[in-house]
Amino acid sequence: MTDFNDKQLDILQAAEKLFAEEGFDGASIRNIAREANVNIAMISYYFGSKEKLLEALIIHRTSGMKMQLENIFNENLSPADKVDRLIDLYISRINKNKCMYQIVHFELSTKKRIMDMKAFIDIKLQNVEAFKRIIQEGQAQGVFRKDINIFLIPTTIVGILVHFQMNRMFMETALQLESDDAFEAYIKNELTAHIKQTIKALLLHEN
Amino acid sequence: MTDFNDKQLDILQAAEKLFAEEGFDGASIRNIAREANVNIAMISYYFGSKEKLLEALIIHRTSGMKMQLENIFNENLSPADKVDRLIDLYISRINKNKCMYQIVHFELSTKKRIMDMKAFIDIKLQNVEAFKRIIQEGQAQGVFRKDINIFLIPTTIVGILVHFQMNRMFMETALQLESDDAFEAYIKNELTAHIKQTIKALLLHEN
DNA sequence: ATAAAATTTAAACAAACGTTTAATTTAAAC
DNA sequence: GTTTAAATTAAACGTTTGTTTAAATTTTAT
Repeated sequence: MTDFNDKQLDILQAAEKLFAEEGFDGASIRNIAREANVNIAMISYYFGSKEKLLEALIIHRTSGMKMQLENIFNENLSPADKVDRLIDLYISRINKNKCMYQIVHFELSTKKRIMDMKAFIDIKLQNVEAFKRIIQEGQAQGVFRKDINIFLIPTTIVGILVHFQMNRMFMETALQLESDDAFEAYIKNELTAHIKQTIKALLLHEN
Repeated sequence: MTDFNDKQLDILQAAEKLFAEEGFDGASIRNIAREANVNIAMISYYFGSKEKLLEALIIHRTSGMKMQLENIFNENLSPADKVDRLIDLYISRINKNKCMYQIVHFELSTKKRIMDMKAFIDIKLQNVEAFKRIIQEGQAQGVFRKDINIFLIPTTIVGILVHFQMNRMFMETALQLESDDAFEAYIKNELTAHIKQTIKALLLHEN
């Protein structure tokens, strides 16, 4: 959307890193400026304030999601395959932007609503809507159960993935994942398979 | 464990509230002291530092979990019923201590490991172990599938619940839950039912 | 080449931070 | 009742915070 120059992109990248590592309050403008190799005042100059910097970061990172959702829905696939594709999209998006998701999920949880999260909430509503359409499609075809809470399906997918990433230290210890690659690989293989298996079991299971 | 006097309990309660509302960095010693109606210096006097205050809070809130897990395992129930009981225990514990969980899940996610989370990691390992024993019991009896990732079952349960609570604002909007009671009721009814249904479907589903 | 606008800088700002100090009050012990 | 220890206080400590300023530099336009 809004295009940024190189220096602005440097600032956004540094902010993403430090916000995720130390939290919004924990990260200081001075550290962000040093990480981005710019003067302290440049952040106020370009973004206005620390809060507006976070806002710009989130909008920058969430743009484009809506289009990808539309693409999946319009593909010529069975509902079950569309669900698979949707799960893959979720995981790759969240994995790609894990820093930003970490920031947002924390900021959303605090009571002092430091910013207007409308852009992010819109994305989430679109996700729910995409799932609703696909699952109802499958229900109409008789391949999906009908006694399920569709709204909670995205919550389930994102909840498992985000919780796994948020507890990285514990997971690494318990699963003996001793490198970044091993951790990434576990998400890409075992965790993704588990999520797909879980959602499929829920949608297809018959008593 | 360690017993606290009334003033210390006031401080712990105020700290829990403000840490959860504003994050560890966002909450200030001065605000905590005002909330607890004590002098600023009393916090250093009793707990030593802000970090040690958080540490004391977590140990205070997690004590007793291990015993409850043992009780469930030793009850005379079917594996499926034990899983149900375990899910109920999870949800009630996390619901009861939602502030503390919110704090911990954020602190665990930051890279600057500000404190020794050993007490909390131990609890999590015990949870995993409890599930492993119960599910393997069910597998031995032939009532549970064997091609599942047992380690990820607690992750799934806690992930769904924590993610729901962390995104309270979004959930309230999307589900039109317009009061605290309505939100609590949704967790107690719909969300709990969804989690149980999901785990059961995963454990029992046959292709 | 010159004027105007945009960028970049070091320095300063007031405010808030966690913690400590030293003095005072309260409680306990003998 | 006196002494000793614990609890409590207001004030000050030195840092760090986000933001602003005003001057210097670079870029752009004419």
